[in-house]
Amino acid sequence: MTVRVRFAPSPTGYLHIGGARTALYNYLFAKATGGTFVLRIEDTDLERSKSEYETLQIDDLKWLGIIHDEGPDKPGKYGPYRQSERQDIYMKYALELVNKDLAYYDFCTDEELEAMRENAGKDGASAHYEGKWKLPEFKAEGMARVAAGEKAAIRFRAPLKEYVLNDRVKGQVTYPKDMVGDFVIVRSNGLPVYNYCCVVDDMLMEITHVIRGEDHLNNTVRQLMIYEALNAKVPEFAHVSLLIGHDRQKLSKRHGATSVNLYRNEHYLPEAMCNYLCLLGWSHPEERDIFDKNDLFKLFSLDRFSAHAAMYDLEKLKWVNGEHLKKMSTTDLISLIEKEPETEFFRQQSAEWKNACVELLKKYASFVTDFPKLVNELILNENPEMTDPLKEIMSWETTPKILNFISSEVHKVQSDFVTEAELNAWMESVKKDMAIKGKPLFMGVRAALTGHDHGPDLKFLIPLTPVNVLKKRVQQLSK
RNA sequence: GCUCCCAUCGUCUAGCCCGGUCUAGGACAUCGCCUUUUCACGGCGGUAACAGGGGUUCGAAUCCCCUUGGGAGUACCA
Repeated sequence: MTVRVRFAPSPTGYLHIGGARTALYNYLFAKATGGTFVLRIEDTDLERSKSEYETLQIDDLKWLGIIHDEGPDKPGKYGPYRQSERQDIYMKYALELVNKDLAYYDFCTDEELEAMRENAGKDGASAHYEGKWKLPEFKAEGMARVAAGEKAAIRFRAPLKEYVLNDRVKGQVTYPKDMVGDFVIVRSNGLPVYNYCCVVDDMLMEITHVIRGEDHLNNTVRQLMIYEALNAKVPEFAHVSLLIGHDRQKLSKRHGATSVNLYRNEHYLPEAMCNYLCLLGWSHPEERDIFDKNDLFKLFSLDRFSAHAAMYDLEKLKWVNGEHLKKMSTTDLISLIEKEPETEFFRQQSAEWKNACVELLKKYASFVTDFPKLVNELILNENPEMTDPLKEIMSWETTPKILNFISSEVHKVQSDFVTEAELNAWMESVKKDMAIKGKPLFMGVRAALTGHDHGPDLKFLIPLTPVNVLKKRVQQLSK
């Protein structure tokens, strides 16, 4: 059996972190099994669905490297891939269900339904739909009224029996026999409803494994009923636990950055994003934390999901991003940095300079965007801020002497950059001529040259710093 | 309310299915130490968890039940 999986987003907003994670799991499972990954757009909610969101979501998936084999933009033999374009199909099967008396027309108004709901539970009244159209004696009337052109919803007759699901994540799930009542599968406006479309599509698209969020676990009983009524093979299900925020509530907009495009705009590495997302609720068989998709293609499986919700944690994502950054080749990293805004200076430098700079700074960077920041702060900053630790160093009696000496030396330099040898010579002079050593020596020189009390090794940092910047700094600090 | 699902360090998790090897392992964060003629970088180490209560068993993080807590669903949303 060839695996066919799908990701079925609603185009009602940007691609959400949680959606990206389920998409990723589906994609990885397809890749790991040599299967097919289908993208289906669930746009039956006409009011909320917008076609621009469809494009945006597909873009974000592409950015993450989650590539579908079939979808609205990649037609295959199972199309169309937008539910809004599958009207006729849904109606065909719905009518079949009505004809077999597995579903019936329902003419109840919203008010009537509302009244029923309010009454539910009182005096032993059922919590489920108990409208008269459920009754066999109204069947013929219903058919006739619809034939005459009247509008009606189609309601599915929920069998009164227990259903059991063997979920790949949750294990055996038992749905008691009266868990759900008759439910609408086609609205009176003619549009079919999610739980129904989903089954028709999964059946017709020959989906073998449904990997989706746990929020669908309770829905599944309805879908099981429809599979049965349609005489379709039930796929395997894997209900992945949800992502939660710091308050342990389902991850949503109020938790901050929950849309993929936000991370994309901040130039997070897509590989790192996938790595981190994969780790939330799934574990590597060798307990590794850092991996890429190629590793996953070999060993991703449905057996390593955790059953409980996972908290989305920016700290660890930051670390994962940093690790992927360090794994990249210097060349690749340089080209990414050059795409960042405010990197004119960086771009103008020699290849040797860029290499040395990236090698030095990547120890301090977690994100690509950190590089311009670090260059500005560590290399190009002409006006050191008088922080308390810096004041402290400046107050030592040795520091003004060092500053004075360094200042005059810097001003003698003719070239654009100081060499490591020149820097060493200055250090030697301070040490010998002024008899300053140890902490006062190093901190004094560091303060004089960088205006900072900490940072990368001076012998690497100073040769990367333009001499004219050095001149301005010593001038500032000498005031 | 009803129904379903879940419960290991602050966080992500391994272990659980197939009880003993678990004085519960790893990672992030945090703290400390070492190194560096300095601070960072790096290296090393520490703190920190089986929700509670009952069973079953010679033995339970692992199996069963209850309680508590959390989450989800209960629509002519998806």
